Amino acid sequence: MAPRGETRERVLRTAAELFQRQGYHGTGLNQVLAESRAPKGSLYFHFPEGKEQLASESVALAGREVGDSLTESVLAAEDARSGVAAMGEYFARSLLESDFEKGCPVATVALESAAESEPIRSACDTVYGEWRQGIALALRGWGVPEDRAEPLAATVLSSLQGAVMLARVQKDVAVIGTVTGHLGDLIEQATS
Amino acid sequence: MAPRGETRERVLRTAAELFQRQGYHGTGLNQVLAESRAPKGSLYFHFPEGKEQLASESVALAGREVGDSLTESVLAAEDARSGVAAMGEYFARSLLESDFEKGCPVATVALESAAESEPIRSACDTVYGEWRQGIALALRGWGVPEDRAEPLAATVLSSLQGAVMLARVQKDVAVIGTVTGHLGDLIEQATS
DNA sequence: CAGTTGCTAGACCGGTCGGTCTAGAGTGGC
DNA sequence: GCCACTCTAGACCGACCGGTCTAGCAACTG
Repeated sequence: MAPRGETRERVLRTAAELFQRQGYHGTGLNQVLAESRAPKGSLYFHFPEGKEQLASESVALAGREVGDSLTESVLAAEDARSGVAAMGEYFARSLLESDFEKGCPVATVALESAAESEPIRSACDTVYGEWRQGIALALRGWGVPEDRAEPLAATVLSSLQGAVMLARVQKDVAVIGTVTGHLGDLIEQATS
Repeated sequence: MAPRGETRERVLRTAAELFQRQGYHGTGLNQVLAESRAPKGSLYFHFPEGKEQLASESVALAGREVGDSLTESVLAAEDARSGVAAMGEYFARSLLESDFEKGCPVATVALESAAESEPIRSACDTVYGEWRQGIALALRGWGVPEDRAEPLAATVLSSLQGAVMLARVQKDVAVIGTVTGHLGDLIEQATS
């Protein structure tokens, strides 16, 4: 038998990947099970609340991992302009490497499920909140005044999310660079 | 019998509304048929390519109508700052009036279907292209230099789309105002 | 009035959906 | 050795999915 918790982890990672590519309703549990080579009984043992719980945890997991990568990119940047550029490049790389199938791991599920499932909406909301706080922290580090960091972080997150969505629809990552460039302008304007 | 084309129109409008609220895979044809009181035979007579065609045309229709409303809002504004604010308020009103069920009529379907259906992705891409051009036109009218209008329009569209998505997830439209405010700064910076 | 066309009407299809249930394999403590 | 517990395993369920098909009504054409 597989080690404790190994199956749960494998199912969760497979689900996160599939939800990111195909959305919530576009992903069937049978597909998740087939790709993670797990039987249905295991799924409902580890996720007794079913698909909703699986999606909530998948979003939380993906959010944490992408958040960590984003933080890493941002910490390596020495100023705001290169910092937001690095965030954009992270998503651009993800899009290009997956042939525009993998955009933001939260957005697709969020839009589909925000109205119909409170647990999923809440999980998405939490992830975005964490990202926004991380961005605000970085902005302060780059010299943005305390009282302007939070609103600016919200704008950076919104704009980046919109750009990733548009890039996916257009099958062209150029818009991400355009947007991060303008965000650089905006932050420098707030800093000086 | 109903007048020519009346059923087609009714089905299309119902579908557009449901796709906007629930997404592509979250909306069943039976639900569309029930709410528009049309039999299945009519659907496949008017939309022989099935659900994919229905979604493509729904996105195009909704895109045109929202685009017209947006243009109207923008034309009534006398400067860039109030123009982008009006665009944001349009979406904010839509969210509030629908209890955060109706966000952008394109975004949800776009993210779900961009990878799996080329006709739908293309329809979404077209709508976003039209909106971007409309925004660029308005920006030129507000004194943005010719060569900066197109990139700035892409940023305005991205940021607004991201803000509407975040507002829906957070069930709070405040972020839309924050973003449009920053967009106002950005455009004034480009104008002066 | 017969024939044709445009459209409605809904029964019906195989397949897949999310979810439940029972059986049993593996593993620890006693 | 034996029990208790954790987890795997997959058959099975009713509901619903998108899509097809045939029948027939209504209105125009000759």
